[in-house]
Formats: sequence, C-alpha cells, structure tokens
Amino acid sequence: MPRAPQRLTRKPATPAPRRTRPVPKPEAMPFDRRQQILVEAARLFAAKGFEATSVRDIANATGILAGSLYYHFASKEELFVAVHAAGMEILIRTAQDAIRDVRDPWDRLAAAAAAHCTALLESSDFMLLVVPNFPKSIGQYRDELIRQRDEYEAIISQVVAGLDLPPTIDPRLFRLHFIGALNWTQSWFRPASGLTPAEIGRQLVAMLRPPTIPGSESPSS
Amino acid sequence: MPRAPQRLTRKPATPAPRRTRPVPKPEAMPFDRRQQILVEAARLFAAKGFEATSVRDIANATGILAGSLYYHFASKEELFVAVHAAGMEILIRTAQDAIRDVRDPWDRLAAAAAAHCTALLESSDFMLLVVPNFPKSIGQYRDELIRQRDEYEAIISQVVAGLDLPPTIDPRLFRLHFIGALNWTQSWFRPASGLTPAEIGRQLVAMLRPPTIPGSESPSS
DNA sequence: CTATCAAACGAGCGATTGTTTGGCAAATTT
DNA sequence: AAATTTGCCAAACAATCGCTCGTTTGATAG
Repeated sequence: MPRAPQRLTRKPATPAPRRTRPVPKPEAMPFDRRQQILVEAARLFAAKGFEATSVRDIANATGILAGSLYYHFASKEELFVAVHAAGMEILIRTAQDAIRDVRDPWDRLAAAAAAHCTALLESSDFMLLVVPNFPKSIGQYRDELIRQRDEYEAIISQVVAGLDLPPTIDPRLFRLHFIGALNWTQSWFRPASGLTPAEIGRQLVAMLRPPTIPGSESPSS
Repeated sequence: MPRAPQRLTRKPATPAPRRTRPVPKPEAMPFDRRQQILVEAARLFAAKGFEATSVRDIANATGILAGSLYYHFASKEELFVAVHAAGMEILIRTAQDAIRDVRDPWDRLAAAAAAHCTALLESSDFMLLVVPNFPKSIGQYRDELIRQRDEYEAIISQVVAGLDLPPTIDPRLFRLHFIGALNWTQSWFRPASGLTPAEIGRQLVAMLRPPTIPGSESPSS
C-alpha cells in the first residue's frame, strides 16, 4: 500500500492502541513528517511537474491538510528546493563512491556514467533535472539550485579532464553532451525494458571510447 | 520593439479565412492572427512552461482578450498541441533537407545532428521537447504528441541504421543517447558562447565517429 | 439595403491556487 | 504540577485559473 494517509492525531482520547512508538527515541527518527512530505512532493513533482502539483495534492498524499505543510516548509518553492537538494546529494554521493577506486580514465568515466544512470533512474522522483530551466516562479532560489548542480558537474568535469581526448574534441563539449545523453535517459527509460540503468550508462561510454587497437594493449597505468 | 501588442482590431483588411468560404487572397498573407497567437504561445510556453502560462498571458502578448483566444483554439491544450506540431514540422523538414544529398553514413549523421541542433536552438520557442513527458493535463492529446515525435525519430533511426556500428553497440541505444545529447543542448546553449548550433551537433558526431585508420581511406558504397 | 459572417470584446462563472490565521490537544520541558 | 513547545486542524483569504456567453463591430455578398 503505497498511499497510506496515517492521521494519528487528535483522536486517541484514552485508548491504548498507540500507532506510534510510545517512546519515540529522540535519536531514532520519530516518524519524520518532514521527510515524508519531501518524498511525496518529490513523487508528485516528478509525475506532474512543479506547477501542476498543488500543495493540496502534496498534503493529501501525506495525510495532512494543506495549511499544515507550512509548519514544515515556508513555501511551495522552498519545498521544491529541498527536494532538488536531496536529489543532488544522492547524485553526488553515488558518483563519488563509484569512481573512488577506479584508476583507468575511461573506466572511471564508465563508472561515473553507470552511477549517474542508476541514481537518475532508480531515485528518479528526486531527480528534477528535466524540469528544464526549472519553474520560472522559483526566482529567488535560482542561484541556490544552480550551485547544487554545478557541484555535481564539477565531478564529471574532473573525470573528463583525466581522459586523453584527441585535440579535435573540446572537453567542455564532451562533458555537456555526455551529461546530456545521460540526463535524457529519464525521458525514455522504462524499467521493464531489460536494460539496467548501469548498463545504459556503460553503453554510452562504449560508444565514446576509442576502439582498442590490436597492437597496443594496456600501455601503462 | 520586441513586444508590440498591436491591437488593430476591427481592421483585418483580408481576415485570414482559416476555415471555409471565399478565396483567401493568397498574395498578401493578411496578418494571420492564428499564427500570431501560435508564436506568442510558443514563446511563453518555452519561457515559463505550459502550466505556468495562463491564457491571459498569451492573449495579452497577442494584443487581444483572453476570451478571444477561444475563437481560434478550442482549449489551451489544443493550443499546446498546435505549437508542438509546428515545432515537429520544422524539425522534420530541416532534418530531411539536410541529409538528402549526403551519401557517406557518418556524414549523414553529422548533417542530421547539425540540422537537429540548428532547428532546436534557433527555433527554440517551438521545440517543446524538454517539457519532460509534457504536461500531465494534456491527457487526451497525448497520443497525438507521441506520434509527432515518433515521426521524427524514425528519420534518425534510419540514418543510424546506415552506420556500420561494431556489434557491441546496440543501434537503438545509440540513437537514444544520440538524440538525448542533442535535445539536452537546449538546457545549456547560450547564443553568445561562440559555438554555432551546427558546430555543436557536428562535434557530437566527431566524438562518436571511429577514428580514420591511416591504412584505409576509401568510402565504400 | 439587407443578411451573413468572421473576429473580437467584456463581463463573469465556478473552481482552484498558495498562503495565513487562530486555536487546541498532545508531548515535552521546567 | 505548571508552563511551554510541537504538530496539526479548520476555516478562511485574495488572487488567479480556464473557460463560457451574449453582444458588437466591420467587412463582404446578394
């Protein structure tokens, strides 16, 4: 049951059946409403877009009323920024973990591509990349969003810089097209297609990687 | 004067007979209101997104009142579909023109890429590709939109099929990543960057094309 | 002159939008 | 036990949404 509006307030006058942990250990994430709102908002933003999703939709999916959202978030826009930040955090962490132990430049790129696709397609609700230049009404938070993206793209830039590209290829354009192809997967990927996200990412690198020349195999580290 | 709400109402000397009746003097292109609405709608959809653009915005930019839009278009959604169709038409025509006289398979791909980028970035208002899975509210028109896209992608499919790809590369994935990288350019391209759209497209093909082997230089078939 | 028609106006409909406010029970702190 | 904070409800708010509809204007055809 994906949608379970649990309204555990106001009602229990005296009865024993407690829905929550009787003693919510302060450490143990006492049924974090804020997180729950974030998840539902992400799902709806991804499914319908920012503008088409109303705060009542989000509240309803969470099991609370619209006005109650404003206890946790100052505005709908701030909620969007929070979802975006969570997504970028996943993306950055996944990518860094993936390339940490890989030495060969092209293998690093392949690892990064696989990680990018995996995060993008398996946590897709949080990956609001494809909201093109994001909702125009986002206004004041725009710079913050761009900063979050740049932080990730810097990682890819560094991996690309390690490649030994022919002089005819502009590394910047290489990175832009590389990330572009990966990001676009979100608009055509279907889980049932038999291809895993990681395979899709690695295949892209296979297209870009220069063919191994029979004469020279593994020249050096 | 970029935005000139020209309210020359009551004025249409030859009132653009969109539907029926008399012979529409084809000579003077009599200030087609429908076309004008289409252009303004495209600009606003591209700038702010479908949901964030109100019919009053569009009417205002055109120099008429909101209600008057409904003489030309049955609904806001139908207007969106019309803009999308116009964009796809541009894209299809541009691509077909570009590859018509090119024989070499990789050169054909380069020509298609250059054409795609040019159409995408220079008529960008009409290219509503990046509206992710388009507005969910589009509902009943969804199939029509998909059909319009598939018609274009079929052209690229045919060009890709002409390539002599290594057996490790799936042509379908090649096409998806290829189109993905091209479509994504819309989210980072800035006209002042010194790169032309055509160059950006050709550079992508340069990254994908296998390096010319010094020994064999003859273009077979 | 009269009838018809395209094209727009202008008012307003009901519904929905994001947000604010006041209050209240439960949980926590003092 | 008292005081305070937390988390939410319930109701409203002004603004805006897509859209409808009766009316009016100017042009053209018979």
